[in-house]
Amino acid sequence: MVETAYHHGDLRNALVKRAVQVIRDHGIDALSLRGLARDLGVSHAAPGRHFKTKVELLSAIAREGYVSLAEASDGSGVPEHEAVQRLRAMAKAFVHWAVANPAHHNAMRHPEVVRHADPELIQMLREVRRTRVDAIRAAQAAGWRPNVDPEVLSLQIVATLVGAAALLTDPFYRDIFEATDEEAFIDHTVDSLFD
Amino acid sequence: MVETAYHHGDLRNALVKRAVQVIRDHGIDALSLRGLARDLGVSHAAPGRHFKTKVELLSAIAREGYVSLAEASDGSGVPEHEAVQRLRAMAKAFVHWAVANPAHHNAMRHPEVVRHADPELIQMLREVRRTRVDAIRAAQAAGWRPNVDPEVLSLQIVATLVGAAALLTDPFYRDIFEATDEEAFIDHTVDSLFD
DNA sequence: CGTGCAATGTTGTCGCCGTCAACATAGGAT
DNA sequence: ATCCTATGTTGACGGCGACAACATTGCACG
Repeated sequence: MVETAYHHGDLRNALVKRAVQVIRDHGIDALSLRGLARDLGVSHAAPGRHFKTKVELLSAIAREGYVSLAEASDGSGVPEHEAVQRLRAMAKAFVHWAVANPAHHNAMRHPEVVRHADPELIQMLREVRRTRVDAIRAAQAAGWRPNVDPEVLSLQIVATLVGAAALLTDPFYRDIFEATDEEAFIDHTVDSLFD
Repeated sequence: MVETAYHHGDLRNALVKRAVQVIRDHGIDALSLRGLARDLGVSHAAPGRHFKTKVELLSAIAREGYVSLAEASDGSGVPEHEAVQRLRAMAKAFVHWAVANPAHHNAMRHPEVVRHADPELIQMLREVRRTRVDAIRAAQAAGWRPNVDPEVLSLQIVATLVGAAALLTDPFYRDIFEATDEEAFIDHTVDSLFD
């Protein structure tokens, strides 16, 4: 596959890469297929050869996101027998990952992506949830809040992490952090779940 | 002001009302000024007489939201001297309000609304934050976690509430609640901040 | 070594959208 | 009664997503 005047050569990857930049810098609503085409010097309909619709492009980014998140949450170097420490590390890793990959995180949660999710995407979502629930059950088995309904517990953890990520990335909350250390906030918020 | 064939009579309010329905039922991205005009039986440019841009309409909804939220958070019937109970009640009231008013909540956090926020909107946002921080400080004065940095504490509370609201309203998380009682989740999550 | 097909580009078109300009109407203030 | 302003209407422009028709390229296969 060689780049020529007529054929771009690697348009699909270039589209995804550029789209991630645009979402990160200007938000997901500012993304347009025609804009990407202009940025990459191809015709306005060229992206349609690789992504029939805009939501397909976003879904591709979401898939990247699930892979990336799974890598970032693979236990974080904490041995299996330290179940509580392991869960704590995974929780912090999630927040750090969301802060570092806002475009992927947004694509994964985009309403249209969710609505048109194909079986592969649904499978990746289930996998993430399963990993999380397994880690929670292990921590409970190791003595952490053993008497609380694990379903409610799982929801509480997710809520806390999602909220922390929102505060750190959403422009609406972003300026709260004027004078506060982000790392201290993450540590305190996650640790408060485990003490 | 009487309704005639030519003049609608109350178009501005009708636009806001219908927009809230559309956002609630189909999401903020599905909102279009031309669609609203069709729904209300006026010409495609009529909404422009009342809202120069789409973001102005969303800002009007956001203003409504701040008023509504302030009413819902006015202490929730708990006496002032019970500062911790008062803060707990306000926290639960926020989550309930967000669940009951998703369109307003979304409009308030919309990136473009935030970006073009006029002084009045910024003032309303500051007011909400001030009320919250006051309640937190009062609770700390009454003995609740007095040794934690109030800034970090405030962030943790907001994160938890924002995350809980996201789980309860965002379609991405919505199906987690298949078999779980929403009220039990809210109670447990908020209460865990105070025990 | 050709050749034909599938992949991947291009141009053109359609309809929806936000926004603006120009014009029409109604109703209240004077 | 008259005019002014608020609030409608129609028409236009450009950007967008999506599709159809056509062009080019390179690879598979005879």
